[in-house]
Order: sequence, then structure tokens, then C-alpha cells
Amino acid sequence: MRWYRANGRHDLPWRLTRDPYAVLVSEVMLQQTQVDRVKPYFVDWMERWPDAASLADAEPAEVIRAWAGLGYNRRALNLHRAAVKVTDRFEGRVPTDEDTLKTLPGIGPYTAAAVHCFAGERRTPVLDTNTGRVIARARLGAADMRTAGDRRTREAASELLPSRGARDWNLALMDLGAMVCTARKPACDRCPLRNGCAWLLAGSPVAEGAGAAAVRFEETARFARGRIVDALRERDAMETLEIADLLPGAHAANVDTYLGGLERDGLIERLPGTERSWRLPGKATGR
DNA sequence: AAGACGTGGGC
DNA sequence: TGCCCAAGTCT
Repeated sequence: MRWYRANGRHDLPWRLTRDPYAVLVSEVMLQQTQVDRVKPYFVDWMERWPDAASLADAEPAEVIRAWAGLGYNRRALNLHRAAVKVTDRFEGRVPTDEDTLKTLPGIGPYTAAAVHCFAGERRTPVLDTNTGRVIARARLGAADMRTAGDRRTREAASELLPSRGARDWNLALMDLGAMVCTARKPACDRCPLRNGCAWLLAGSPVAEGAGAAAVRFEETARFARGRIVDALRERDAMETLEIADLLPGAHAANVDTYLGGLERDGLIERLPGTERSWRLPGKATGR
């Protein structure tokens, strides 16, 4: 905690508020996404849609456009859906109860715990890739959370959680994991836990390479889907054929598959009254 | 319960 | 250059 007070990222925009909606927006943006990239998006977002009700009122298409560059576009859609649900069911107030939060689309164990703790200032372990790695290494001597096992890491996180000041505790663990106890090149020489670290004691074991990555990313459906949504961000609508034309290499032959998948996810829809014209989704009719 | 799901930066 | 990684969730 002494290290955190002196070195923590206390000025992050989403740490200066306890507004559950603001914290939720930041947490969703931060899913699998680094702090530096999120910052400007978060500030712009809060200016444009300062509360759940205003976000609920927005066109899904505009929400998806505002998300450009953040990746994992379904997060944008789920955040919008969550705002609609919160507006309809909870009078526009984002809940801070973990179980209630988990009923919202796109909110899993991590995000529910984060909003509960960071906005609600309630005592609960917040386990993510950072805090998980710190605990797995420092307490269990494992390479990471994966190696240590989810179960054991969760148990250790619960045992370590102080009875008071859980918010700062979790934020401290998070900053330590992001700034010092990093995945690739941990700076153990300036780590406040270096003297009692089980991982250091065990000889700093490294996890086995995840492998995979057999095909180039550019060959994956994920890449093609990203191109399609991105193209639609700049236009009102496009024909299937136009979309096929802008896809590189063998992707053109799979347009229908990609479009079908994106439609099922709700990231695109057919232009009303047409069969091969596509656009980003408009407001759902009748709710 | 593996695999899908975007994008950009670091080394 | 190419691979790894980043405040996860859903199916």
C-alpha cells in the first residue's frame, strides 16, 4: 500500500468518480484493452453520453461508430443494451450489486466486481489479468493465473483482501500488475514485494507458450469482420457485392458467412425492405 | 469448456 | 518482422 500511495495511477479519469455508470463505461472499455488507449475514448464518451439514459437514447449505429478503434465491437453493443435495460428496469441507475450487474449484457464476474468495489466502494476481490498475475506469482509461486489455477488464485485473493480499504487494495494490486509485475518483463528489482515473492523464490518460472496462431490474423474471420464493420461506419449502407469487393484475398468468397455472423450478433442489419443491403443497426422498434 | 471475438503497441 | 499481450465475456 505504501508503494501504491507513492506510485499508483491515482489520476486516471475513471478513478476520480464513484458514479457507477462512469465506472461501468470505463470497465467495459478496459476489457482486454490497455489504459492508454481507453483514456481519450472514455473522456469523449462521458461528454457525449453522460448517463445511462442518454446512452439508451442513442442509435446503436452511432454507439458502434464511437467505438471505432477500441476493438471487440460487441462490447459497444452490449454497453448500449445494458444502458437500455438500466433505463427501463432500474430508473436509469446502474446497480452496484454484483449479482444484479451480472444480469446485464457484457458484464461478467470481473466487471461486476469492479463496479461493486470501485463505484460502490464495497469489499470484494477484483480479479483480472493483473491482480491475478500478482497473486499467482507473489503468493503461489506460479507463472500466472493460468498456471496457478483459477480456484487457488481466487481463494488467495479472498484471503488477502483486507477488511477495510478494499478499493485501494484492489487498485494497488492492479497497478502493481500493470506497472511492475508485468507479464513479459517484470521489474522485480523495483517491486515492493521482491523480498517475500514466492515466484522469485521459485526461480521465476515462465508459462508455456500458448501456441495457436497457426494462421495469419489477416486470414481470420475476425479480421474480415473488423473490415466490414469499419467500412459500414463510414457509410449509411452497402451492398453485399461492394462489401465482398473490399475484402482482400479469399475473404470475398465468405462474405455471406461473415455478414450472417455479424447480423446474428446484432452488429449489422439488413436495410429495411432489402435483401442484400447492409447497415449498422438502428434503434430497435417498439420497446 | 475450448474458441470466437478487434485493434494497436512493444520488443 | 512476427509474435505476444492488453482492467474479459459469451457460447
